[in-house]
Amino acid sequence: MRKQEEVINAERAMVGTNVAGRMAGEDRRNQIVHVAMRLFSERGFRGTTTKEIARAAGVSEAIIFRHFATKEELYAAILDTKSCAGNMSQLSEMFAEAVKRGDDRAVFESVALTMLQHHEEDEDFLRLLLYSALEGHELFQMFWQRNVRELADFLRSYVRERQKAGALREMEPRLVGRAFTGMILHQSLINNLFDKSRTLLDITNERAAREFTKILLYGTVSSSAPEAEVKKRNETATRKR
Amino acid sequence: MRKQEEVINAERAMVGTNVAGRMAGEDRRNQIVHVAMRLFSERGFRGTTTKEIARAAGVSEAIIFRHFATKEELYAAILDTKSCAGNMSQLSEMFAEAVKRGDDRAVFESVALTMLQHHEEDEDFLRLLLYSALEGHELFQMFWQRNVRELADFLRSYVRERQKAGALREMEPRLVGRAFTGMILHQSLINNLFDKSRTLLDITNERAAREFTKILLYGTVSSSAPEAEVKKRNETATRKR
DNA sequence: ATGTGGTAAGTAAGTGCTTACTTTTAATCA
DNA sequence: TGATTAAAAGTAAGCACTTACTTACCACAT
Repeated sequence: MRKQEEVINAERAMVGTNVAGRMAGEDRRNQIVHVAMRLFSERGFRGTTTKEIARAAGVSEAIIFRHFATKEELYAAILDTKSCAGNMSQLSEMFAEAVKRGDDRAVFESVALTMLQHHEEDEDFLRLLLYSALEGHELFQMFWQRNVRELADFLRSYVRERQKAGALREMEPRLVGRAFTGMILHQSLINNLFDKSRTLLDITNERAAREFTKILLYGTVSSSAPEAEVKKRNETATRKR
Repeated sequence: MRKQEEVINAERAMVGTNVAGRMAGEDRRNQIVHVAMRLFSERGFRGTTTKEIARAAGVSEAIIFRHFATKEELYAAILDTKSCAGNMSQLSEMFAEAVKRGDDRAVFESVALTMLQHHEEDEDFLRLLLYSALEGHELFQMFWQRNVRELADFLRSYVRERQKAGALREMEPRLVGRAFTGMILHQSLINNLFDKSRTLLDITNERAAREFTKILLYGTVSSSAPEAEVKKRNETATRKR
């Protein structure tokens, strides 16, 4: 009975998004949130009208206010949808093996690639983040917390751990993480916002991840650590003398 | 006559911003642009109303439309004011000595510090840049061109030059510059936008510039180059063996 | 008296949000 | 099974207010 209902609703939802028939409440609600997400990311909160959202969702404006008391509430509802998909809390699990091995290159490269791909696949994400920051929405705090802060914390603790093990140079771990995040974010901004048209002519995510990791690792690997990269470098240097 | 006029106008401008007396046309125009710049940076183009600008400038809304045909035109007028102050075209001159010496550390550190300070002093700059990018204003193209692209070009050509001299590792110069710009931009974004409240508890611009430069240089210095840092690193490594 | 800097009071076209009303759906019960 | 019914999904039209932009008129220094 319960299951039947859900199946029917799901079917209706699939039809509804195209044909704009009548939908079960929750499906319609979901659809509205998704439409709103797209529009808010394109034009910001202030720049998007409830009328536009309604038209894009294929319903009258009034039903938006049946599902959400205010425009703000609709905006806030985005977070529940978005934070699940974009959540980085599984980070430490995703890269657990690399972390365990202490394979710095693999760790940083995976992190970079994951972020770059995430920013590329979810076109709305960066725009929503920036708009909410600029418009001073409380939403931003949670966006930042759940998607950036966690990454920063992960990187910081990882760097600190590896420093203790003598593998990384003694530098402020926060700044190391911030530098790396900065490289990645900047690359994403250029590809997905600032210079969108020439994305394909540019550097692939894989290459960017590799090169950024190289810069960071060359820049932070402890000279006393038995890392392959350091060994190689030292050998070269010694030979040159 | 010409000079007298300008002095009088300047006086009027200073009074006018406070007392809202009658101003010479050009002064009023300037004042409006400055007020608009602040408001546009705070709330974006769409989020700022001409009424607000008028009230903040201490005049009626109509006189804004006497000076500027449309709101867009007022927005565009910001560029003339802004691009002069924020222009980075003098970059190569500013750091000419360091460039000539081939003092990579000094070059990158100066660039970083200059950018960080610029972003801190000119609070409107980053916000205007991001808003114009998100809102898809043509303005953004010029903003980007004059303030970021030039820096990127400078860094790229500098890196390429130094690579030819054998001082820097063989890496895509574009990516090296992008990585560095990314670190700096990210730091500025955190300090001036994302986490504004705790700016003072954070890292100073000087320190950030130093550390970022360290990461980049360690990460890009050619192992065959007779750089002080490399020497030091190699000595340490050799000793450890 | 004339051009310039200025205003008060508009305009039509939105803005978020509400009201008063109609249709569809799904459970209930004769 | 099929009619009944209450809730939920939907709409058209309009609310008070705001938007960018205009018009018609004024004060005053030269």
